[in-house]
Amino acid sequence: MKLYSTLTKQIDEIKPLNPPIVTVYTCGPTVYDYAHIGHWFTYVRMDTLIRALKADGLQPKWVMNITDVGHLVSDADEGEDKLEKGAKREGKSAWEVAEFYTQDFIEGMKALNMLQPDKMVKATDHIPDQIELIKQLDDKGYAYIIDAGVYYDTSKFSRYGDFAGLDLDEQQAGARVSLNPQKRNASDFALWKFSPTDHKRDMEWDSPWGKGFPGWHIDCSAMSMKYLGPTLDIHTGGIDHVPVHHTNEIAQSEAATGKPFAQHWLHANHVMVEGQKISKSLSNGVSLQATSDKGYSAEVVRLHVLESHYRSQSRFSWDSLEAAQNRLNNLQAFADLRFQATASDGKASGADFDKYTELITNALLDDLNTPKALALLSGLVDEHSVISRDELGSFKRFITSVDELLGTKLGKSEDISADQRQLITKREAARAIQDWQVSDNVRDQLGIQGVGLRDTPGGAIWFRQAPQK
RNA sequence: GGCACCUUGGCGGAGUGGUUACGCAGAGGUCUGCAAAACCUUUUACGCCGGUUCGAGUCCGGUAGGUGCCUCCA
Repeated sequence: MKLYSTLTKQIDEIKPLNPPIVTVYTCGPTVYDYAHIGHWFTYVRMDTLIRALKADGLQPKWVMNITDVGHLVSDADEGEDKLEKGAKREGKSAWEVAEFYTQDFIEGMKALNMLQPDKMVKATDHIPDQIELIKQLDDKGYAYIIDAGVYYDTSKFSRYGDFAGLDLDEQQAGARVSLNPQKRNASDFALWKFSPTDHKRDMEWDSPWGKGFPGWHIDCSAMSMKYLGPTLDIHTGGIDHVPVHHTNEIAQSEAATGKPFAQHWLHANHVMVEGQKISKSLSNGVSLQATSDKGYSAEVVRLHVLESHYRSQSRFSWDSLEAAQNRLNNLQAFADLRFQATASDGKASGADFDKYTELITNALLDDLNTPKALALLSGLVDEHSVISRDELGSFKRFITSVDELLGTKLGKSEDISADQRQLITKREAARAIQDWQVSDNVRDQLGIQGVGLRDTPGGAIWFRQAPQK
């Protein structure tokens, strides 16, 4: 399959080191607060990547981290640890905060029908691995110690700015942050931070350099290489990680191993909410709870994510979510045709469903073109409103494939009840004798139950809709 | 100040040189017992100005506006 790589800045063919295994590492959430719509956009896209890799015949080995320590509110010199801050806010320990939001995140993943990573790894479970990696860097002369902790000397890693296309001198001229005067270079970052002297942290560990906690970047390097080897096939994350987090991961990992850290880098672009960047100060980070409260299922959210391309800066709005809801209703009505195939001698759709499975797969294999995949699907729905018994097998197979490829749940819907089916039969009989009163009553009755009808030459076809009044 | 990106019809959103993306919404019509569904139609949609080309939304230059990053961030 082909994917755009941040590393090469072009669309490359994915070539795993050990096919059919393909190793994928995703920078997961920092669990100090509820995930918002922007996070979910990104993770649904990573999930789509895994699905596409599978469709390509590969066997993804997917590791996602949970950052539960060391991620600082401000820059690496000042600022609190996000977990410790969250703990203070909620009157809990940092450990409790991490556990709570980790569970909440996992529930969100399930709601969005995301595949579970083969491993979800926590930074706090891998402190020795991180210390070991820092030791290696120290031995090779990449580290230095100042009052704040152990730091990485980015000037020792000559290609430091290459990945993100950073010109460090130019950037420093416009930097808005006052630098720690002890740091050798503005871009240097913490490998290990020393615990503060004025209060005790919830999370701290002993190390060869002193009591403290790991820097934010070292956990991803240590854990990804531990589980997936020194060179990953695909490393993914949000686009914001390019200039700092991933740049630092590369610097640490490659300095330690002398090998390329990841063959391929995939970054999901950000989402704007009602035209604005998602930020704490605007409080516009819509949660899954918020979408649910407004009556939109996670399935709708997921479909809305797929409507835009992962590399474009997409937009979230309630209007577009409503549009996604309507689109999903139509897709579901199409999938529900599997409960009402027409007689074999009747009309058939004549669609080549296997061909469409292939077309949709190909769209995903072409740099995860989910909008195109949905356009293909909608085109098919638009052209075919009847399924014959002869086609039922290939149709069901198609719906199953779509669900696997896109993470939809079209094939999970249930048939209408026997009572409802009987009502439809009753109405057909009434219509046959032109008893419009009974016919309309039955239609209203079904409408109240959320079942709509459309009359075709071959009889009535039902579809689910919002319950009518 | 530096780097990168974007600008498509009412709202979203694809599309890198040559017939309708697609979705949602609105209007009119056909059909229908009435509806629904379907179908047809709906202002030449591609920020603006130049250029290249037989031909550009799609390449080049300029210009206006917007966004992201350079601070933690999916």
